[in-house]
Amino acid sequence: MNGKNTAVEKLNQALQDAIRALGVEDNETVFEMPRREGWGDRATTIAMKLAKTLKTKPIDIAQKLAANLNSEYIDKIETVGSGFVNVFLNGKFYADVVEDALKQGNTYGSVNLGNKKRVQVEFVSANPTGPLHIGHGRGAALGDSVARILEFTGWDVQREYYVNDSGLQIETLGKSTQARYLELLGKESHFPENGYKGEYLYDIAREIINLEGDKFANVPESESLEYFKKYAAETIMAGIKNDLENFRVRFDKFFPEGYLHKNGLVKSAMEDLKARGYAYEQDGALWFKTEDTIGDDKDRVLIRANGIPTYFASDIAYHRDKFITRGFERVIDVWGADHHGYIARVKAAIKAMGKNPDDFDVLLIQLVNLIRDGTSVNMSTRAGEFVTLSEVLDETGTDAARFFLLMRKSDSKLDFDLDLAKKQGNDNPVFYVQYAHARVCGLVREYEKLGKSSKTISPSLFNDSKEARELANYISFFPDEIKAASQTLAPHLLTSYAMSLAGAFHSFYNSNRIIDAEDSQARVNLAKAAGLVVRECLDLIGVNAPERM
RNA sequence: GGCCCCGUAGCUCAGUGGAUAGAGCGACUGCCUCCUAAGCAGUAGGUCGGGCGUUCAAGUCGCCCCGGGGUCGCCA
Repeated sequence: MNGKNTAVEKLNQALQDAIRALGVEDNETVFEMPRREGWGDRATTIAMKLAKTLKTKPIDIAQKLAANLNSEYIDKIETVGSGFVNVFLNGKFYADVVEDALKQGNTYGSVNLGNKKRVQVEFVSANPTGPLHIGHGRGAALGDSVARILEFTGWDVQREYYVNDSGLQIETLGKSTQARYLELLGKESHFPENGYKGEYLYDIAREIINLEGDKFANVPESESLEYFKKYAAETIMAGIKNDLENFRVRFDKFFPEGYLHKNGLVKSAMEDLKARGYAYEQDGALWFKTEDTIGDDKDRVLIRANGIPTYFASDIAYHRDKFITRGFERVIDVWGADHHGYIARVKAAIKAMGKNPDDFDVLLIQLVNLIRDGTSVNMSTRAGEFVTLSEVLDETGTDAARFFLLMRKSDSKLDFDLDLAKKQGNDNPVFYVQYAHARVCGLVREYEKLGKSSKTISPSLFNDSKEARELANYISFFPDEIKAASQTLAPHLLTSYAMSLAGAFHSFYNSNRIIDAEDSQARVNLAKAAGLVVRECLDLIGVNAPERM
């Protein structure tokens, strides 16, 4: 996408050339960031990794590698320990890094990994039986951010929400709403055993009374049930869409489960499985045959004895539609971790339909534990007691909520400290990062008032200021961070990187004069590049980068 | 019982086989005559749950054990 001509790319190229000179094929290895001061600006452990294949002592390989490594950017190379190669770079490298970043602007860091291949990310997909809670928010933040990262790294991304608009739960929703309606009118009501107890159904029932009066109180319940189902589901879905918009999460498509049934897609998916020998009838039901596929340990029912398809059957039809009808080359689903046992089943089904299960990724999200005043807020969806996403957004704002929900890897539990998220101080990581951006904008505003605009970046800055060098080094590793985040589908790498980068900027800011320094051009340009990368990083996790705070 | 996740500083967690294990919060000490102190600098705090193994190298990989959570439906 960007060609091989940035300073970082040239340096990595020099490393790969040096490795090839040892007689080893390599187009992958790149330099790493050393963990400690004194170990240089870049390091590689490749000598130790090659020891076995080359049948040579690591330190000898390291020395040969060092001798082969040629670049205008290298000041000095040290081979230490059992075979580490530490590279010390000159100021020109960092001057070029800053120049590259400024030149590339908001495409800096966008490596092409996807080759415009079509990938679908399906996320949230909450049933329209109640408002989104904070757990859905985590799925929304994750799916949206993964989609943004994939787009940034060259994939053609489609974002989809699967709407479970048919089946038992909508039946229960309709009955629950109907019961609340009758209850509010003082009539006899039958609240279903596993009904939805949330307060929101009273609100919806009240709306229905305002719109339709008591006209459903005098007809048989079975006759009006359809209306309650439809009204409640549509109202709740509208609320969900509204929440998602406030959360800055966009979907390309809302895919209704009902579409699969209406168009006979479940039926044809079942026929296809039968034809391929992956489905059989027994005890009056249709079963999925798991043997010969992967992962799952037993056969599963597709069509119940009563003729109603299971959720699994719909899901097979749905994923068949994704992979075959719509032709996505890769599909990523975001699920709650409680569905983990379901992965093997769906993978098996994907294999059974003739597609490669490796093209299907599931990102599991663990629970969110809301913390207030140092203790966790109890939630129970069944009892209808949960903290909704919109309540959290009202309290913390979208930026803080998104940032907090992406601070941990999705597969582990997350403590969300509401008090911390609301704080406007350096202890709140969101503000810390955003403030770095606002500071850069402030500097640039001041600098432009002085009417200076030279693009010169003097390399000596990076020798004179340790903080400038460190900040530029973080900037230089941004493309690697992006690559890692894209390959592992892990936005939390970017929240963590953003905090480090912001930290490096604040240190630089506090220990260096910038706009009134002698080499102010170089300093302002470095600050600009840092601000640019902060903004890109925040954008990829869906958080705003304010120009003033 | 099978499968999955987790166990790292007082708390919450980073750490895709590499060097002397890091960050944030909390605690303590300094820093605004100066581009935004919503900031910076520093101090203290660790048998990486335990054991055995693989490896030149293990917080990271394998096996066993301990502790916490999840999941094992003709529910979704």
